Amino acid sequence: MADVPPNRRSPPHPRTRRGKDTRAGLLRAAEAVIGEIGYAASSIADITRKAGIAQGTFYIYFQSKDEVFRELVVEMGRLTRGFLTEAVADAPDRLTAERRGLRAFLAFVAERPTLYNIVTEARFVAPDAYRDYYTVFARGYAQNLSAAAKEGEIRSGSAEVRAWALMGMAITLGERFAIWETGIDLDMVVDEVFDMLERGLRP
Amino acid sequence: MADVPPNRRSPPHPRTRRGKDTRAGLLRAAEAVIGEIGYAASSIADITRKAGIAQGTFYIYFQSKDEVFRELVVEMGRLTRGFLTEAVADAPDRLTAERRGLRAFLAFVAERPTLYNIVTEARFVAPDAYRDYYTVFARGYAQNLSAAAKEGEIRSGSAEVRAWALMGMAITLGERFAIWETGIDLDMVVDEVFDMLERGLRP
DNA sequence: CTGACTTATGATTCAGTGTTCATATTGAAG
DNA sequence: CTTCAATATGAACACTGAATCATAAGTCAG
Repeated sequence: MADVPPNRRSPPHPRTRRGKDTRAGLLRAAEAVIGEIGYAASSIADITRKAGIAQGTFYIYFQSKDEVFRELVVEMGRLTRGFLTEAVADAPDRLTAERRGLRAFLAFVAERPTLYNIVTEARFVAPDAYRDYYTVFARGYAQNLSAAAKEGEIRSGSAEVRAWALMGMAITLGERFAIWETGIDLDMVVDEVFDMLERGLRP
Repeated sequence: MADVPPNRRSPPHPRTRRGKDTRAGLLRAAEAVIGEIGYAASSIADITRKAGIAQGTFYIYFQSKDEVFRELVVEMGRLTRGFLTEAVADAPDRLTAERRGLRAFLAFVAERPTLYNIVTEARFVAPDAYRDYYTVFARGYAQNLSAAAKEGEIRSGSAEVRAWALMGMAITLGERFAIWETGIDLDMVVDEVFDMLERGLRP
């Protein structure tokens, strides 16, 4: 009988208070370390050292280095979406919502510069998680845009193309004006972008 | 006497035809392998196997894995810029140039999907080369935009913010509509984007 | 208190891989 | 031809770091 080597399962969730704390600490340490120096350069030893525990303990909570990373990517997605949803919640119309959303995203990035390192590296380490991250975003985005078009708040057009175009702008602007160079007047950046988006480039 | 361990130099360029061919083959193999599976996952053995030579030969032409990669990033930058400059050369005005530029970029990406893997991973492997890649791009872009504004071809505004915003759009649109999903009508994508860029989102 | 389960330890294993090196082959100048 | 620098080889080396495991310590319900 060939023994079917069963695909390993993720370790069960911690049952005690102590365990929950350790697991959470491990996640925070992983975010800090991987966000700082990148996935490839981060060793399990780095992460457990940061968390203040022994190396072996890591494997009580996560099956592999890959697994923490995936969880981190998913967490980043939830965090970002939550933050943006909140920031945009009571905007009177879509254009205002877009403006506030971009402004909030730049602020989010500025105060959490680890985000890009994690999400970007997911492209190689966990391609499916990477795609999910952006696809989930884009879906919500596109829904909002097409609802707004139906309401006549913006001109009609492909909500999907627009959503990805706008996301792309936000990502690159964040990297350039909130991470590479800090202390930039982000309101100015948002104003410039929306001048273009609202009125077009035409003279 | 402490012997100052002199920083290694890059191997000299090949002197014979044979050497030039081998080096070029190595670069092409590196592009193929790293572009396909990423820098971290690529071994020197993978690259030399692809190139059809022995492992040791690699080090006759490159000092390290890191070094080929850097050269690849620089090469990608030159290639992309050359392609775009060509595509945009005889556009009658800036808006047309922008449109043709985006269209050409999407086409370029579609037929050279290794580009993104290489450039994106440079963010971690060779951060300076990564920044250069985009900064050189953005500089040229911004110059064109501010010249056009001076000519009255577009409304005035921060050329730098616009340049990065437009670059960001192109990058993300390329990933979504030229890499993730192939066979998309790229002209349609460009039309949608330029409807927004020329006339704005307002109703 | 106690015993069973959960959590923690860190030395050890083990495979992968970047780089080196002694040796061999090639090819073109003289 | 000869000769020598350039080029090629692939086995061996050195090192890293993910994952394991036998053992110990802590925690908590009953």
